[in-house]
Amino acid sequence: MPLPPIVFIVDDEPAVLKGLARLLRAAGLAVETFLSSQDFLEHFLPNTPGCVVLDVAMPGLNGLDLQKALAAKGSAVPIIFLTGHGDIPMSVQAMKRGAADFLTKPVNDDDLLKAVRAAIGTDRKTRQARAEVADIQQRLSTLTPREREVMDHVLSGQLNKQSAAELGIVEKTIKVHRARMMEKMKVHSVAELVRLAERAGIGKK
Amino acid sequence: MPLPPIVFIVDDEPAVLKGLARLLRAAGLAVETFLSSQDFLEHFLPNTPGCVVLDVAMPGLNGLDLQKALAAKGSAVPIIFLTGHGDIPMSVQAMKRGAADFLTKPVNDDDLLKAVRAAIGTDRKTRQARAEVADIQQRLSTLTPREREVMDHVLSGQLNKQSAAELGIVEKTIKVHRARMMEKMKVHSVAELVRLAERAGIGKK
DNA sequence: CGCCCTATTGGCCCAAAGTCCAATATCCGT
DNA sequence: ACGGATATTGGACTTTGGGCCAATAGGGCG
Repeated sequence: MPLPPIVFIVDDEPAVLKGLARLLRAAGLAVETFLSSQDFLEHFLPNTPGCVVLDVAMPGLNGLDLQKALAAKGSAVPIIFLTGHGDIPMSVQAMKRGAADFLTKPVNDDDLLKAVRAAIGTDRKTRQARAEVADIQQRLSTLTPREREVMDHVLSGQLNKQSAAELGIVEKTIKVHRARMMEKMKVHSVAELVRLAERAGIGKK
Repeated sequence: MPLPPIVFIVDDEPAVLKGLARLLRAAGLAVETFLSSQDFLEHFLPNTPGCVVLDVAMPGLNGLDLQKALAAKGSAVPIIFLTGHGDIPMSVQAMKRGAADFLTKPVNDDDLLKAVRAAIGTDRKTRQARAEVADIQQRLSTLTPREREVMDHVLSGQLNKQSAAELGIVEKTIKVHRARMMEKMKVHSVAELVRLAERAGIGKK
């Protein structure tokens, strides 16, 4: 039902690129290929599920730079690095920045397939989690400022009476805002509300 | 106030071991040294804050094996690997398993110090988080089976009436258990209780 | 200027939760 | 068998929270 995942492959060597694409397509995966980081950045759709297979050494933006660029754009797409002449510090840096995997050329077909499938699975979960948060924030955005304030008081476990005192209004009004807030957030209990807030990172530093 | 962090160094080459120890001690860190994985495993105190600096290539248990062994024991101590002849797959595997860092010999003194300090910081945070969870579970363990059941119902947002029906007892009894549970958990609102439960991973599969 | 949204308050009533004091029954271990 | 922990229920009462209907007031907009 959701969009089919696509594997984006970036490698400046046409022969390697074609070979990788053929391998993955043979495994039933949708593939898009790019000969340069710039080319990829221009055509990459952040909303497409899937993963990226990236040669580390490329003219222009290299793989690590592209990883940074994607992170800067807020993309959490899993990245599998490939390298022919990489060294350990390079692989460690890539992994620290969240790379899904870091394989050496010539890459074992099976290793690559496993890594790609795992990355696609990771991406699916990440997207699902993000979608949930987006949904919660969508609901949050429908709250009036007052309702939002009241929500914070509820989340901190305060009684309506206390909230009323702090906001300088009567308890009755708190009840009205509170009821509307619960309605808009689509929750039926404080417990549910707290969990939503935690998931959406409300109250985090 | 807490225990001072200790850097545990494991390397089968006495000269390297002494050199590393000297470097770290000169930086004001407490150090303990071991010439083998076995020796380390026998003397390592999981409750001591700090980190581990580990040579990858060692006779007997190598660094990766020791990492697994520690993980199997439930230790989350950060591990910094050192290697003279390691390869990329090795470093990637170590990082995937949660290594704090993976440095190549000859190691740059400054790189190592930075890595060690970062690892100690990570460990401090991990320990604090674990201590909080342990504290919560300590309180949990004081609940009677019935109180624990009632807690689950409260966490799922059920009314006392509903819980009573499901447990086949009258609402009055639910109130008693609920009040005692809140008391023992040291929380004053459902919101607080839900957050405690989330932190302690209650309700997670 | 009317209309809608937001914020506010009021009253009335009911449901839900919490508090205090007291009592009974079971099971377990000394 | 006695004492303690656990589970259960009762009554009486207070505090909180929620639902429904209604009303006022200010701001923004066509």
